Amino acid sequence: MRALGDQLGIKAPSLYKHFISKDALRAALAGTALAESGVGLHSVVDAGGGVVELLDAYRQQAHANPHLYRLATTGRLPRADLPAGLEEWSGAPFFLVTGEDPHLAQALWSLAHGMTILELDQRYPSGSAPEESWQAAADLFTTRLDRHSGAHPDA
Amino acid sequence: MRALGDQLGIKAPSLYKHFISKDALRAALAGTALAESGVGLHSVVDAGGGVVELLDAYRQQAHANPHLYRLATTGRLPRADLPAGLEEWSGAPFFLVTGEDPHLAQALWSLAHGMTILELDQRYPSGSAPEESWQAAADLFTTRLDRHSGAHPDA
DNA sequence: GTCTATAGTGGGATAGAC
DNA sequence: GTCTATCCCACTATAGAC
Repeated sequence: MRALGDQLGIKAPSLYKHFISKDALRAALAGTALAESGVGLHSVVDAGGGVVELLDAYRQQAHANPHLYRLATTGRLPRADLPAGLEEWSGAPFFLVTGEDPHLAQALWSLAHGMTILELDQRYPSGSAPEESWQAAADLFTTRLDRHSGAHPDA
Repeated sequence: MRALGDQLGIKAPSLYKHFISKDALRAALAGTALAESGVGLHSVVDAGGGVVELLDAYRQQAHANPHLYRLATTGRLPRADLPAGLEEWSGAPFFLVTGEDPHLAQALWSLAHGMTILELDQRYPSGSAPEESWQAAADLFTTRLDRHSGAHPDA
């Protein structure tokens, strides 16, 4: 709270005139993070983007605001304090890009989060090239989706 | 430290006769967690297990000790305080099960961690069935690996 | 809506006796 | 290797003036 107050140019106790508690402030930040992320990811899908473009946008968003990303994705989500439907809407791009397969969508979202958080936490070996792992991840889904739509890239 | 002391039947200050700091204790726990996880996952691969069996074992280990899993996988890894080679060895099963493809291995590991941590944090919608998402995740890799080895399950 | 002052709590860590 | 006693610091949160 003190660090945040410093950044805003006010003292920590003044924050309690705007939010009743630290948890309430966290919930509000998580809500805006979810909304902003949803806007960005939906725009990618609306523009005709596929798995590759969605993963790239997701990764870039997280790296642009790593602390906010952690805040919005770590620990239990304060669903009671979030606008109705926001959580589902913000995740819908993963559903849309996987041919509306809910389980494939959850797998894709989980893969995106797993790679993102491991990258932010510097868990990948120092010599490894994350870009190629992201590419390998995307290939798994594009290949799967191509096959289901009738095309066989390896034929 | 006080809670841990209670569980061990000793007082918190006594812990400092065994570890010089809380961080050192955390590093030691992370090391044993990595070692135990590695033993379990290597045994799966040694027994001829594939992607499905590896993911299942990974998930079960995490759910058996969720706090220890978080400790070992969240935040930066204290590599300087870990036995040499332990980190690589504990992750080798993912490499072995993906046909020794390093990027595919990182993608598989990331997917396993992403699904695990999201499940532990109860981030999946309440109505969803995680089992089916784990199955969808495994299918992505088994299909990919089958194709590379020449077999075409959909032919 | 900002401030100062402060309450209250919890947690990491040390000193030193036994 | 355990204990008691204690220090010190950081942090959330409240009270009340302006």
